[in-house]
Amino acid sequence: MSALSAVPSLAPRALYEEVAELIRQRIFSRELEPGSWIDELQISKAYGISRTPLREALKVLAAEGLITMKVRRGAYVTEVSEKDLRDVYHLLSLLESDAAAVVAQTASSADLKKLQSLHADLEAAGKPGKEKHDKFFEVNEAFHMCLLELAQNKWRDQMVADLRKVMKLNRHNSLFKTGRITESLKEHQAIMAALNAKDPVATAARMREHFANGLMAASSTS
Amino acid sequence: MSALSAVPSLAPRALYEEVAELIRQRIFSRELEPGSWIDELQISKAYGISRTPLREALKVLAAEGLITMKVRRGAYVTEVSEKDLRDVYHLLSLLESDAAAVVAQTASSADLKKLQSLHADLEAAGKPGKEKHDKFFEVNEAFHMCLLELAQNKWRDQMVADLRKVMKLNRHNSLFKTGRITESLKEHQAIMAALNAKDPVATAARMREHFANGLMAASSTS
DNA sequence: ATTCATAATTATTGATGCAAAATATTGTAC
DNA sequence: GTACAATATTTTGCATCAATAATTATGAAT
Repeated sequence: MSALSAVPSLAPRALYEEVAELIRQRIFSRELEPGSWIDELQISKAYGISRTPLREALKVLAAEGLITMKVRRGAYVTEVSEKDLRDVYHLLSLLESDAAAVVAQTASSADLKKLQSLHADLEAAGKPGKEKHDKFFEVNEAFHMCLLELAQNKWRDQMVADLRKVMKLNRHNSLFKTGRITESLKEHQAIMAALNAKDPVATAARMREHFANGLMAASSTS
Repeated sequence: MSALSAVPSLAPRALYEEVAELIRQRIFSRELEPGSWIDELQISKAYGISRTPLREALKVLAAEGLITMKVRRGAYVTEVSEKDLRDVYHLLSLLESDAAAVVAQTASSADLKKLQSLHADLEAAGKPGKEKHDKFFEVNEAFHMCLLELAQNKWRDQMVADLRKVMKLNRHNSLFKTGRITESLKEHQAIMAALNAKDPVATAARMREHFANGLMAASSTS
């Protein structure tokens, strides 16, 4: 009776994890809008599951900041204010620039090649003409996450991943701004150059600029 | 039949929150040691509750990093390695020094007075002779959290709170080292001086030193 | 005697049911 | 017509129950 496609994965996740991921996607796709209440009964019926794993999934999403729980009231999709967005960008800038500095100091040539490869993918996805925003967005996140992992601090990885999820809640995504993709690519290029030069200070500075520009583009949207 | 004392609080928490807090305390007091598995049946019976709210509490604790969940295996108290401890200190240093710089720039005189008052309490609790480690620990955390809140970034507050919980998992607490309390007080004094001088760069530098010294003391333990 | 396979036990995961609380609705009084 | 109150409905929260997977124990075979 389960409506969830049985995934014979090698690393089988618990049902609550699957459900959390599904709801996450529905939130990112704005099918579930910020501020709207989560209907436990409706969702559990729609997925053909009971409320128990659903409620556990909601706890996970609440910890990530995607939803907010009110006692005896239920859960609603978190609303991200302008200040929240600035605050989140500030933290991402702080954490990722620090990670970038670490990578500039410690990365092997193989590591740098991996990043260079992702950067090439990003340039391909950002070629003018193709309006592949989704693809660009995806590769962009892969690049940032690869950099993070090379810095080898799993606690930071987790924090950045959570912050990026919150960032995705905001509908004013900076990459939707005209010309932002081209600018973003230039900034990534500068980051790569600083990384290849193994200059931690410059790398961190370029990363901070990247986030400052991203925030500007995001918050200047009507 | 509930063994939990009914707290007629003004902001009634859900049972799973209460349980999460109880388990948190049991983890911090090392009654539940890192690496040991959480026996759902035993704990639910001990608290006189069912396993449903307990399992929701475990999801919350897992999100905080205090416990780790294995599919179809259950949950165990997270084991913090030496590298984990270094990584967590690094992030705390990064986040709190940044927050301190913000406060140095924006704090009102009333804010500074509040911090000064907490600092005074800390000195009182750290007076040689009284072996009130617990009290010192408590006020120390209050000072750091107060500084955080003055920086007004709730996302950072949450992250720091979680990181500090993980830090508490480690049994080598730096404050237990002889002489560390005196040193810690000196460093706090330096932070306060930089804050009062409204010097963000110096404040951040003093805070970073504070964490560097704290890590040294923690990791040099046998 | 050791190893592999099978069965039994134990523990986690998911479903269902019930009680309590909050919101919505309806009715009455002013 | 509006405001307040009482009732009804919806929804959350917790407990109990069932199934499912993993580990351990037991036995047989080499």
